[in-house]
Amino acid sequence: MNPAHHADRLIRKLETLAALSDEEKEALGSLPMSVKVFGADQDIVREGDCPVECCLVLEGMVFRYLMLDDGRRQIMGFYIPGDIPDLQSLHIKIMDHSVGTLVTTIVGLIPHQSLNNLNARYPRIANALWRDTIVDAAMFRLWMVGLGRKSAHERIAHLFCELLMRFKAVGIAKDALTCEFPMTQTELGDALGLSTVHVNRVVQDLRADGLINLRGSSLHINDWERLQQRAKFNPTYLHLEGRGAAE
Amino acid sequence: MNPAHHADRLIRKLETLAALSDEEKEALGSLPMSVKVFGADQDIVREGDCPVECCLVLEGMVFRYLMLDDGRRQIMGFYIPGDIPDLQSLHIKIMDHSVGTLVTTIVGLIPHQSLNNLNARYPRIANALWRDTIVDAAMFRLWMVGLGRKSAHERIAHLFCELLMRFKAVGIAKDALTCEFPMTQTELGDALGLSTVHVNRVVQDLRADGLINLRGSSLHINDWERLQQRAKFNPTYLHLEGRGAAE
DNA sequence: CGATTCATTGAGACCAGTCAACTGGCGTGG
DNA sequence: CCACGCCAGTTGACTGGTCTCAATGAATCG
Repeated sequence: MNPAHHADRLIRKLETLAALSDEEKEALGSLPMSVKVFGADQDIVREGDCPVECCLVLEGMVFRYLMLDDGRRQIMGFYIPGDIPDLQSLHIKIMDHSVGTLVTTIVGLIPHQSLNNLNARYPRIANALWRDTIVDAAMFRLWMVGLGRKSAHERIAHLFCELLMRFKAVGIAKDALTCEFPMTQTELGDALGLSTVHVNRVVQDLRADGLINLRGSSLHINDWERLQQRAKFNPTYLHLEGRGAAE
Repeated sequence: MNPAHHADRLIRKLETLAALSDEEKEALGSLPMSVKVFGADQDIVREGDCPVECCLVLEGMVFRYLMLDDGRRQIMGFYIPGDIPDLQSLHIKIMDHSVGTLVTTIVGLIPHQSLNNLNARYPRIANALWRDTIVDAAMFRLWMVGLGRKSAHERIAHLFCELLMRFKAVGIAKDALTCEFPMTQTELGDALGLSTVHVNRVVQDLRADGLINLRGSSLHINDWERLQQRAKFNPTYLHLEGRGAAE
């Protein structure tokens, strides 16, 4: 990937959150960024760390998670190119959870200081980033609704819907109904509060009903309407405001 | 309550998030605020609303929640005096969930415009508020861990721990081991993804084990150490940084 | 080709849900 | 002042969705 394109990922993402002037885009483009490649299943930051830079996902996919003492794991969100999963570290020194990779992932590390300078100079960018943390929180809340009150079928279908829409919003879905899905059923289970075995059975149900096609690390949705109904999916919470929304 | 004290609630809360200068406190103190009283079980804002003011809780207790079509409800967080449960509406126009009262509650309504002016003039206040939304998100994530990976006993014990610490942080716990707890077992269940019946049985267990004393709307913790262990409670995520921490 | 990882399948157990009934306190109105 | 209704809490019996344990395929890789 061409270095000039690194910031494009970020600009594209922030444009789903707020309008940006040319000057602001230029400022984003000149952010210092050191590019780093992580293999699959590696931690980018760990619980207890006190990072001095934020990590922008350029290629690949990462997730935030927390381990309990006895080995139980809860995955709290998946992040795709354009996302900054540890943006919060700008304001909270100590990490209360870890960020790990699903697959080989390229990230751009941006010093906190550079981001703080940018925020001081361009309040609208600061607001867009604040907005990002708010949309992030909205995703957590919806995820909570799934974990607390939805069936396994609804939860899994919902995650499929959410990820496709987010890929489309930043323009990196394979097509209108297809996107990357590079995670194992164990990871799916840890994200949705289910056992691997049960995830397997439910995914088979969804396949048998002709709703999805999940082969390797690619997700294709055969019947968006019915999948959305099955998931009780309502995309309001993504706050995309028409930019990149499906349908 | 004396009007002069209204802003004190907010100042006290923001001081758990960042240090404030006298000038900043004064600016907070002169925020316009219209005081309003809501009865129990009333909605302050509803899903779909586009509020033009934020609501600061002065007395009482509120919660954020979402209803599914079939009547299932998920409560996504409880808010106590000093909290601004709909702070996000400053940056996201449409509410993707509702905010309701548990008991009679007094709130101060602050126009978005006043908050935006304040943020523009005092970047440190803006940062403190941003920080608040981040800590809020951290609570959601921990709640997710509970919903996805913890047993009913752990979840309920965890909520008891969290609420006591938050009450203590803003100085309105009754004493070091006692605080308000004005919610029914049905509400507890909707928050923790459990049925009312099961909440009842678990609360009885915790009582029988001598860990807590839950009478009427008052929670007293008999054995903080053991309750914390039972909950696997780790207060890092509240990011109180020593201010108001228990022990 | 052995090793490893992921997906799949079956059998049985259990945590938590559902349904239904009953208690007790509290406020209201006759 | 008592009868009544209502709501939160409690209890029992039964159900069921999901988990655990364990074994087997299938695919990938050095």
